[in-house]
Amino acid sequence: MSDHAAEREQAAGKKGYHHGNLRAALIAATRELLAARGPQGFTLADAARKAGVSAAAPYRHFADRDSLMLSVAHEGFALFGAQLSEAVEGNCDPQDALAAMGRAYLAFARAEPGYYAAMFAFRHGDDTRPDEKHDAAFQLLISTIASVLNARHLPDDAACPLAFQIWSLSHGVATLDTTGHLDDAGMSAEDILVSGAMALLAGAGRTQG
Amino acid sequence: MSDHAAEREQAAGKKGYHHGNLRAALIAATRELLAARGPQGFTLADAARKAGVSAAAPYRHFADRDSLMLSVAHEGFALFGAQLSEAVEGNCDPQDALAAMGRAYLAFARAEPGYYAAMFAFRHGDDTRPDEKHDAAFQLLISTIASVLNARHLPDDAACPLAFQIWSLSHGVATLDTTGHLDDAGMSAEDILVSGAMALLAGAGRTQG
DNA sequence: TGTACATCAGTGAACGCGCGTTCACTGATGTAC
DNA sequence: TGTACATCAGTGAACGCGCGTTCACTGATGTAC
Repeated sequence: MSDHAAEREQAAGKKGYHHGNLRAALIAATRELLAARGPQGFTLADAARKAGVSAAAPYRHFADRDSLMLSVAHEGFALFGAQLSEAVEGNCDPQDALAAMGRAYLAFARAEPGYYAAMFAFRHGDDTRPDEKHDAAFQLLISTIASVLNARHLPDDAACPLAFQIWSLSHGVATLDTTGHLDDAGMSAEDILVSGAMALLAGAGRTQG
Repeated sequence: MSDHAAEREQAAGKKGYHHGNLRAALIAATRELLAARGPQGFTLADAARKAGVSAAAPYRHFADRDSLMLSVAHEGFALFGAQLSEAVEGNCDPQDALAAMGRAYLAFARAEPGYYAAMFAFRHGDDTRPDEKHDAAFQLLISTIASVLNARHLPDDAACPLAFQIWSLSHGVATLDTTGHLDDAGMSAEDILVSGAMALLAGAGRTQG
């Protein structure tokens, strides 16, 4: 089936013998399952069922279960990086850019819990991990922090350690938020993250642990 | 079998028809499985196998799979709270106490990944969750932060929001650390956590997100 | 101290189930003539 | 424009497996007499 035909069928809501866009449908289904049940709770058979297809069909597009999950992680990192970049680009002031990045981080984790789960389902350094995309997002964080430090006429040596601190805070806020643990905080997860990131920036170099 | 007999058998390494301490053995096995495979990857049958017992034996001690996992979470929170308390108690200076608490948090997550996974395997507010123990640990964090603020002659209104920030940072550091994501940070996870917590304290009230 | 008995923590076989994966197949599609 | 054919994305049946849970049972243990 040509792309054209697939598009036409999709637009018309038709469903033939050929699915037309099964790869994408399986990834979408997997995202839902990962969001609902976590990395170990996801099932190839379930994903196929959600996509309205037999249990054997996924093997036309993915080598096995893990391969599907890895593809979800890859796609997740790509979208994640794009959204962080977009958030940063809209701001001239580097501090605003960093705040926007924090909000984008949290928004992604909330809107795409399936992608987010897949992205962290692999140990760092695994052969199978989508490291480049992950590193790109992290480099963007470092450079944004460096911009803030430069704007304040501070040396940007601290950018890397700060990046790990702000990332840790972001990841902690995102995971606690999606499991309901911040419900009684009295302030929004966004505020916890953004004001925390600003405090980390302000406190950098001044205190010693 | 009396406790006495159980102890004797355990000490002698004997294994009779009766296990003697199966409940504890199952919880230990579950901790290992949770650490290795995550909340959804754990299997009752596997836990029984690890404990050297038939697949039906666990039902003498736990109603079902979930009940066993919940017991692990309960025990985890108890040990966690005890270790945090112990860390705090050894310090007169409230700032030292907070730093020690941070290190104890990380040490627990590292030494007891199974307990830690079980503790966060339930959504906050679930009927089944071990909330009291969790709340006790969190109250200890709040009061320790309040002590630091008082010692600095600052109002302790900020203690609660700060507690959520420091907890988020701690949870983020702990989970990123155990998945290898902080391996290239150039500083230890302890330093990321403790210096970050100090920066959050220092920056509190001064910055607005 | 010895014996009969109640208790109950374990066994092992069985159940129904859903999983991941394979296989030969089928039928919709695109294309060469 | 029409037809024959190659392609390949899907089917559905089958496999071996391990799971959670139940059940009637058994045998080690503690205790009452």
